[in-house]
Amino acid sequence: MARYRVTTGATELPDDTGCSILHVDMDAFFVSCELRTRPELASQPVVVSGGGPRSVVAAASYPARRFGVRSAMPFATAKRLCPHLVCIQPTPGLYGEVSRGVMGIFRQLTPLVEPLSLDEAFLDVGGALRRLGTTPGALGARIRERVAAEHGITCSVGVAKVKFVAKLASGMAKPDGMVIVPAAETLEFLHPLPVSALWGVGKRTEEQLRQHGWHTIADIAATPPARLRRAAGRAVGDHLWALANGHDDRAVEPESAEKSIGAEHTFDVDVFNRAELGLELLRLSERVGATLRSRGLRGRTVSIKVRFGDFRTITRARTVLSATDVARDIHRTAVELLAEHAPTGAVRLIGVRVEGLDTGDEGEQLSFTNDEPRWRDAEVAADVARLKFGSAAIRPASLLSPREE
DNA sequence: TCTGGGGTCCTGCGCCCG
DNA sequence: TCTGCGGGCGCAGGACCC
Repeated sequence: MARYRVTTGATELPDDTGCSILHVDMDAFFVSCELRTRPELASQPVVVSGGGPRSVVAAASYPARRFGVRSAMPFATAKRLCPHLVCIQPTPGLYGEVSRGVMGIFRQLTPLVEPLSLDEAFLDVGGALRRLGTTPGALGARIRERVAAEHGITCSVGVAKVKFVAKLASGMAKPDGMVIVPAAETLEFLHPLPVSALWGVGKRTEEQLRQHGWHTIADIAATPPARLRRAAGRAVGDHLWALANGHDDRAVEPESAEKSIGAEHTFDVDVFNRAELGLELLRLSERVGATLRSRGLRGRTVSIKVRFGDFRTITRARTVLSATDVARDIHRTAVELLAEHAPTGAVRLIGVRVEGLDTGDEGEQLSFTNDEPRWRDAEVAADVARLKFGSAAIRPASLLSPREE
């Protein structure tokens, strides 16, 4: 794989003709953002994590990774692997702000930018090359320079003919590098890789594929699609076969409508008290409602998620007559679902989600019942107050601590 | 490893309707 | 009137992604 890697300042790049897809991925994003103001920690093992008894690692610096620390690992495990690990609490708002700046650089180069998360995006630079008088590889190098110069963080870039290969390439480029996969060498690049490298193959599917004797992408590519369908299901089978043969016709989509908005919370200690769960549902419904309103969205289906002490997880959903963005309505449905479906016992996590979203452009929504007070007006007024005076300015009385009351 | 929080997508099932 | 069938929808659960 080393031959695809482009070293900084290299004058001769691999053949990038027809490689119009770039995948850009920030290196250890949350940690990198934090280290901008704490450069003295640059060579230390650092993680960003809530640090609570049930927290996991949100991001790990490369020095931390040398101790086996990985993101999504329980913080307690990380600390065991690396006792002198430095833990930084997440800074609200910081990562979104850096992300917007970085995405802004991408959009100056091409309008075809598809963010996948705060720290990565696909770019289709096919149309921009002539206008900018450059090549995909040179553009990738320019992006890396600008992100570092303007935002003080490093990123890795994958350049390829299709999305999924570009994404694999950026993963191999990490940290702080670039990998170009010439279009003509796509299969040569893919086939030695393990099946787990395929987009959509996690632990379970990998195990399933291995049981059939399929270990590498070459094995998948050589298997008749009908056999893959029988083994992995129709959609997944077709998807894997296409990827393994280098086919990925998904375009870079700049606009993608959100499908659901949710919030969830894991308790430090399991909760048995139903009233306390109801209160948490109110807190979460407030957050979901505020997010919906801030994005001009409403949803028709309210679902709750309950994870019990033994990690068994259930979800229960209800579709209501008219779409809502009102926390009070969301909360009412969530509480009903909890009462009707969740057995008593230790609860570890509880969550609320609203699905079936639309923009609510069809005019004033119908209230659940016509004689309801104008809760939506009240919540919108509270949004404005929070914007002005901070998030603690207005909360339902039931969410105040006894001292505040 | 004792497992967060934000999401998306797929599958399978039951129900309703024509 | 009964039965079979297929499509659409709602729902639950699971796998996966970052």
